[in-house]
Amino acid sequence: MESTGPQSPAGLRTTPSWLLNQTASHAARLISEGFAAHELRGYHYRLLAALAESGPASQADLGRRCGIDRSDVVAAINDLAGRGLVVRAPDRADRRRNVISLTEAGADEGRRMAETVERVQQDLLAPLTAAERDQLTRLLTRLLEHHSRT
Amino acid sequence: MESTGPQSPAGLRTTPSWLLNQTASHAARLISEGFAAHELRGYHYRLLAALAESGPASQADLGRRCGIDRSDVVAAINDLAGRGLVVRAPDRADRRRNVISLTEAGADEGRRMAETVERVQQDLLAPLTAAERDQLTRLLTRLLEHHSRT
DNA sequence: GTGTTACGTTGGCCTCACCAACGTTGGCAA
DNA sequence: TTGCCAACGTTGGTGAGGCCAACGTAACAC
Repeated sequence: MESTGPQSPAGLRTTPSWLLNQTASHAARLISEGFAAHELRGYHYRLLAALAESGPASQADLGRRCGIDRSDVVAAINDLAGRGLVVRAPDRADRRRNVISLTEAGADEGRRMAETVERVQQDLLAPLTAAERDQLTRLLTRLLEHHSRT
Repeated sequence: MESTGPQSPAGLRTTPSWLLNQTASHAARLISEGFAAHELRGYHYRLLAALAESGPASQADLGRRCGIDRSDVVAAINDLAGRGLVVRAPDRADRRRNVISLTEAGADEGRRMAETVERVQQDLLAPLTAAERDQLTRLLTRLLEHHSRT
């Protein structure tokens, strides 16, 4: 890793947006290393998780639920379908839509990826106590909430 | 914007690495919108800041100090030099190196960008009290420190 | 001197995120 | 019913940040 290895201009080292960026990119690295074992990426996981959680949906719906652009959903679903983790079927009630559903294999893979994600959280938060982890989670959640109802 | 607009699989909404990612990407959006007015990007700012802070340096050094790959430093310095914000001169003491120095205009632009960054922090942290901002900063710093001396 | 290391540079690749455009299909209103 | 607009899936392109491999040149250690 590295990357952040050295230091970065000292002025930035205490800038919240910078800290956020650095920790997030560290987290992203850990996640993506974890996902590499599954030969899948973030988009795939988000889609599998959404399907596991709320059941079959159209691509547009999935995109909205996961915050992924329609066009990117197409590619990710192509990958997942190509590996048999997901099935794409025309919606007979509305022929504009495809209904995407999890297969058994897809549900399994989703669970395995969730475990990977769990492990990464432990790694990432290792230096913090449970109370501190909570605190961090709460602070971030508040930031997010504030900025999403803008 | 957007993007996170809707919700994302509920399971992820409480996952720290996800929260980190979302807040960081929100912050990055604000920053990059701010930088757009300067017609520069993150890499440029980091380089200007490093130069302002520690004086002239070789490209390799800058790269190490900013956590930017050598090859990406080349391009960013090209941009900065093309706009007269920075000067690239051969190092007569070591002919492998180029010495990069800030110009007056570069130092000015750096200061203006720093102000932009300041404003963005206020925006970003608006919902938090001063104590909470501190707390967040401390938590993130600890995470970063822990993971960087791995 | 000879081999190793550092430097700048070119060119490529990946992920995530967006946007524009197109043809198709549904729904709604005139 | 027709005509229009909105939504859907798809293609293709863009941009930012971050990496890696390779090359020629220059410095350095042995």
